Amino acid sequence: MVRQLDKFSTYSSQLPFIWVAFEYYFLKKENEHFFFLCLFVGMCSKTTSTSTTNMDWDINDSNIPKVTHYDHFNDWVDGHVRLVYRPDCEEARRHGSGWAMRNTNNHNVQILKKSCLGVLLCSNRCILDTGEQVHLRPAICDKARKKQQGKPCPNRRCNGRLEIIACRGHCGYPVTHFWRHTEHAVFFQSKGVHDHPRPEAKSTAEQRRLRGAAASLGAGLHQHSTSAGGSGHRRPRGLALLLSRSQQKVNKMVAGHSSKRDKNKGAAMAIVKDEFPVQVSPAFPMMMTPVEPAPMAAPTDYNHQGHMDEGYPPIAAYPTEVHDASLYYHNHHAHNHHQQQHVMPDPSSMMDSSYNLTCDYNNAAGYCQTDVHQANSYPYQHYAPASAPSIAGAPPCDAQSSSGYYGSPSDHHHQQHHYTTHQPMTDNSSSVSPLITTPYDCYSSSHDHLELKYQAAFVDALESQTNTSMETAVTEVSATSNNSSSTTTNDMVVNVDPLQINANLVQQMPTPEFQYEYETNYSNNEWTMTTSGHYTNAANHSYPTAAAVEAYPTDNSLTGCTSDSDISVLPNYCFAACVFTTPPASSEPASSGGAKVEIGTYSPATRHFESYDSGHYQTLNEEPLHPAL
DNA sequence: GAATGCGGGCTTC
DNA sequence: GAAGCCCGCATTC
Ligand SMILES: [Zn+2]
Ligand SMILES: [Zn+2]
Repeated sequence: MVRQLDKFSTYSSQLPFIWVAFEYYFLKKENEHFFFLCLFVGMCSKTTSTSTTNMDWDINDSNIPKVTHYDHFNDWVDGHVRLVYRPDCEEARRHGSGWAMRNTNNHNVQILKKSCLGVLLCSNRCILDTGEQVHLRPAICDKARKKQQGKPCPNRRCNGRLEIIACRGHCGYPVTHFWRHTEHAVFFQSKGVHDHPRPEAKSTAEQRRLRGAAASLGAGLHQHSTSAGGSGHRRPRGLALLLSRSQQKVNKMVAGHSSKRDKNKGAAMAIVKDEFPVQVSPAFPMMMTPVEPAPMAAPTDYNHQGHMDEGYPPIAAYPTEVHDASLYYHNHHAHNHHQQQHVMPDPSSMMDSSYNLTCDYNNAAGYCQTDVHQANSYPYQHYAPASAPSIAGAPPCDAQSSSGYYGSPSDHHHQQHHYTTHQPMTDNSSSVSPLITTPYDCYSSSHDHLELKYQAAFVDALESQTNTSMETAVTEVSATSNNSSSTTTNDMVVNVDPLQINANLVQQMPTPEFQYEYETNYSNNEWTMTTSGHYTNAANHSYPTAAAVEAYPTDNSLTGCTSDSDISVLPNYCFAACVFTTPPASSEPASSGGAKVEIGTYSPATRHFESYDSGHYQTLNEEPLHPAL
């Protein structure tokens, strides 16, 4: 069966353009535009694309194709990805990865297999005022890793303990990486989608370790790691030693194919590790110029995340039509998300959504057959949780559509704590760094995405209502809302509320005239909501009270999470509800006649937050960490 | 001490 | 048999 992706091969050479465009945002605004991160992960180009069709390889293939095009090295591969690196790519030769990957014996000397160790997080999930989170790198060494667990959080103001968050991104097992060396290339294949935050960079961990050693040994330890990535240099092995070792391998290998274990072993040189300075750096330079997307869908490819470093003309040579690959999303109503992708148009033209661009991808890459969303009853069409193939593959999600791709694994069990403990904290460790997140899926794990679901609900609602009807309804409300507390008014508000959320919440939202609008800013890919209406009675600008919040359903009927999820509705549910309201602090009409509520950013000036702790609610003056981050 | 790779052996499916 | 995992060993820094 020919993969449907192949039919898009003619586009693949154009995809790097998209990739670069959104990489920029990822680097610049990873904290506030988590949608871009999703996009970053999702965008990919077929490594060996162009016109070649013999690149449909698998790491286990007996005959792996000879390639002429190579990928740039990617430290943070995530998803079901296949990459081909140059044989002289040092990072590839070192089998490097930003993820903490440990060697795993797969009884195949030709293919080096590694599995992810997850990440070390603070048990309190403490957050710095900078929005940073502790995310240590698990030691590769088992012994060292065990020692890490239970250690005090490096945050001086936190009494938490470090705990390992195991990776279960591949059918419940850790994500695996495979490396295979050939004469002309280094083949890499990743299986699974990390379901945890990124650990700190390898170089950072190494530096910290060295500092710790220096501290324990006194001031005399010389740190020689001053390379760009901060990593220490590792002495390259001598060629003679390499050859000697390799020859030993060859000698050990099969020679006679006598044993069962050796039957798959060839006489070729086994994987030989060559050691060079670690270099952990962004995949792309910061000066990359962002590119405005254009409203036309482009295909995508699940196979690769990198972009070609050969065979493509300069960025400026690409037509703009391809830039709108931004609007992919999963339609989990329909199919196994491993096998189907859809394109979602710009929100402003969603009425004619034709989500029929499917990207079939068989399971050659190792997708989990059992990892299927169980949310067929989920009402929000435009909410599409990120999942394994979606991340690996491409459903670029951006702020325009905000179609459900989450910025990170957010543990709402800890969200309360995030809020209640939100306070300036002093970093006493380099391990505290911006939390690099990965898309997340509440369906495959136990997390909810209330906010995105509300956004999706909003968009869905817009599809089901014409602007005219909405305006009409609002007008009617305005005309009859002399007494904003009247039952009629509230009912009208509920009726025109595209979210159709719990009436207890809706009735207490800012004003009866509250109106939803949204706009897409193509210059920065921000998706924003605009509200308009009258703001004459401050008393009406209240947010849901604790009582109202508590009246909220305690099941997952509105989260979209399956009933068997162990996640319950967030106690401070108001957070999600607030997404679509104008907070009191900024409810004054904007110059354009409406108060702007930004969805993609989380400014305290435009948001209202409440914390919940031990049964008490309190309004926060500070911007809490977004639950997605 | 830790990172990294190799590989024997065990278990599960 | 494939895959996951544990463990010990060796090498290197
Ligand atoms: Zn902590
Ligand atoms: Zn992982």
